[in-house]
Amino acid sequence: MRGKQMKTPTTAEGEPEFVADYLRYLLSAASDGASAQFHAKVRSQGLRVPEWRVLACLHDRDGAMITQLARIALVEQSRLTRIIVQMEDRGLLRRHSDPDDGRRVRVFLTSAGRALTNQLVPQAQAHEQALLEQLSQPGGADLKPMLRALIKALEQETTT
Amino acid sequence: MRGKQMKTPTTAEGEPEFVADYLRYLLSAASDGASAQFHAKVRSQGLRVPEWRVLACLHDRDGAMITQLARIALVEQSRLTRIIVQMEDRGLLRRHSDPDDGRRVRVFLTSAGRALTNQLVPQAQAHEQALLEQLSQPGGADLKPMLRALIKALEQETTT
DNA sequence: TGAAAGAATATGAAATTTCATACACTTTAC
DNA sequence: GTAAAGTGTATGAAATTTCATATTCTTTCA
Repeated sequence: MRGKQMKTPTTAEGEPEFVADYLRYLLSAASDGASAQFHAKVRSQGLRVPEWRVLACLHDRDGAMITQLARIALVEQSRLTRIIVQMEDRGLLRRHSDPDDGRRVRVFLTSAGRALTNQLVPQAQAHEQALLEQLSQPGGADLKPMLRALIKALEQETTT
Repeated sequence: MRGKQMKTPTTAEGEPEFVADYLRYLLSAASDGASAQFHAKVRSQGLRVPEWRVLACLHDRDGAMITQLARIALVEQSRLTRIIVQMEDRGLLRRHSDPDDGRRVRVFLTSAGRALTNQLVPQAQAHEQALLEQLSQPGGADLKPMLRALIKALEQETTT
């Protein structure tokens, strides 16, 4: 009963450790860790993280409405509204109310916004590439499909 | 040249979509999605998310110092200090300065705090179990090892 | 048609977060 | 032993975020 025993580390009180192997912790830690470097680069270009996310969303869907952007960028709506206003003031994007539905506000990149976006997206892709290469050792190639599966399962759960 | 073509969806302008398959986006979305339900439960018990994280960390390491807690709970130090003060005011934990090193502040659960923690941790574990079962279909069993590998790679990168 | 219900966005006010830096204690290196 | 450098925590002040709700349109449906 004295050999190496690397299973289920325990706390000082002898209870099993919880956090270190908890799925949500792993997800948060991986997400934060994977973002740290790139987010630093984003900030160094004068953007906050949610602003970068908005640009990335608009890269894919210029003219998206506030609510869509909030959902995709994982930002609460009223917060996003204020972020969008700030970005409009800085000349990165413009708001137009949707001619077909006056409640909706559609957001479009300006040319300055598009220029910045076109500069950042390739940086993001390069960074992603670097991350993926670090993961290529084990079965890291499956990480993305697995995350997609989790996200999908969670979406359906909500709907169901 | 007309068949189904599900590869690389493109934006209205014909550029390839970026966000939907971007690793950091998948990580954030998975993390947020996986947390939504449980975080609602946490809030319904009168705690904010970082407060729950602190309790979970203390479950594993009662007496941890502020800096350790900040790192594990993924919260910035000055913010955590204020959160800890609030939790102390609510009687969930106590601060004691470390007798061996007067700079350090060690944080301990009170019995009330421990009671709440002992109530939440099993809920978290049950929730995790439910998540993992949803994932058991594909190779979901590998998700956690893969995240651990990513986190480890990122930590070493910083050190190197 | 027109009232009620529903959606999308905006906003006030309180609370929290951030950033830089102060403060207190410890370690290092002369 | 002591000045300098380093660590760990706290805090002021500005900025941001949150929460509830107002506002403005649109859809439903009696």
